[in-house]
Amino acid sequence: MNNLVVLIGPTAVGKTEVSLEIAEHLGCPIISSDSRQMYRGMEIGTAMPTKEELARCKHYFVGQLEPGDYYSAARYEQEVLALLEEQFPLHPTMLLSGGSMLYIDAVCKGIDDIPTVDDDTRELIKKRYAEEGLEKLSEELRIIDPEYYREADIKNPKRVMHALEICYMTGKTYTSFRTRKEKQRPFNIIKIGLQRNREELYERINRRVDIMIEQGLINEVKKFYHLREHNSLNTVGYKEIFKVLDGEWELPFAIEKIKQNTRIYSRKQVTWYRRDEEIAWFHPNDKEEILSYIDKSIL
RNA sequence: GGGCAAAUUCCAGAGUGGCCAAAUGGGGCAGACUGUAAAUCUGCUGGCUUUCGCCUUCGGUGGUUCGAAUCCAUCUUUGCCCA
Repeated sequence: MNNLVVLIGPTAVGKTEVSLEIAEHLGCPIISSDSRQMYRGMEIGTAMPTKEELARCKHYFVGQLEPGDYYSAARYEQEVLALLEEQFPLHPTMLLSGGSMLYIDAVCKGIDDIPTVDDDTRELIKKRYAEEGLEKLSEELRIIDPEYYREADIKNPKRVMHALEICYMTGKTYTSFRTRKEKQRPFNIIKIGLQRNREELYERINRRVDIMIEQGLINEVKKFYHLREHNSLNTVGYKEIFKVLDGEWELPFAIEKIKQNTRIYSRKQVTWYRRDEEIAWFHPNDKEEILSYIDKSIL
């Protein structure tokens, strides 16, 4: 049987190094599962693997998108599944590694087949949100799709807008597309979680941010200044430096904010992990244990 | 040495006699999450308690008052001004 080893863990925990060790041990490529490392040119700010690290084994989904490209978890699911199908004959055990949990869940559990919203609908809803406000939109959702309204996060503009987009575009309720059923995969999934105690993780985060600045994060961010409205640049490390470039923040303050927002991000990742019972947890230094756990879990 | 101003819950900062465990913001903590997710959103944030409620808190002490973070006296500290 084929296996997919899934390596997860909060940002800065040390996934890259462990992922390389595992890939080398298994002799397989690495499928990255990081929603921001997918974009070209964001090497420093997203702590993308270095040239040397990338040379150690083949990486997929790293630096292949332009910041303005549309992407989604559903697309990721399809592309990864296609890649796995292609790779399994050569590598019966593959490795997926990253911190973007929605993407990982899309691969491991599937995501409903909901149509991609066209630009016109998106613009229309966006405009209505700006002009009429969230209340109006959620009230409309209550009438069009009462079932979703009941369980939806009605205070979250993104959720309300997307549901309406789907209703408008398809003429059907958003609910009708949401089965939320977990898909079965034709391969064995082995989830490895990397964790450090909070103090240790925070120290690494803080240090990593300082290093990013030394490496020239500010110049990297400058390259993207004209693309700042894209979601791909609504990213920790970039949004704060944009404020510096705008003259709104002093650099030292922005650096502190980057550290703080990274810490918050790491915690949100951990929140997501907590409900996933399938994860086997290890300290990143325990490489031997990780590898032997993988070996004995492979089917 | 004299004068003035200020001391509030983790921080900043409202509150000027009861509606105050105390606005708001920040920070912290917890959570949600199916279409750009490093995004977006939510809740909690003195202690005990399931709720009711009880207890301790607004620099210290002592008063006034049925009742004080709020008024008075005094002490301490800080800032500013005059020497």
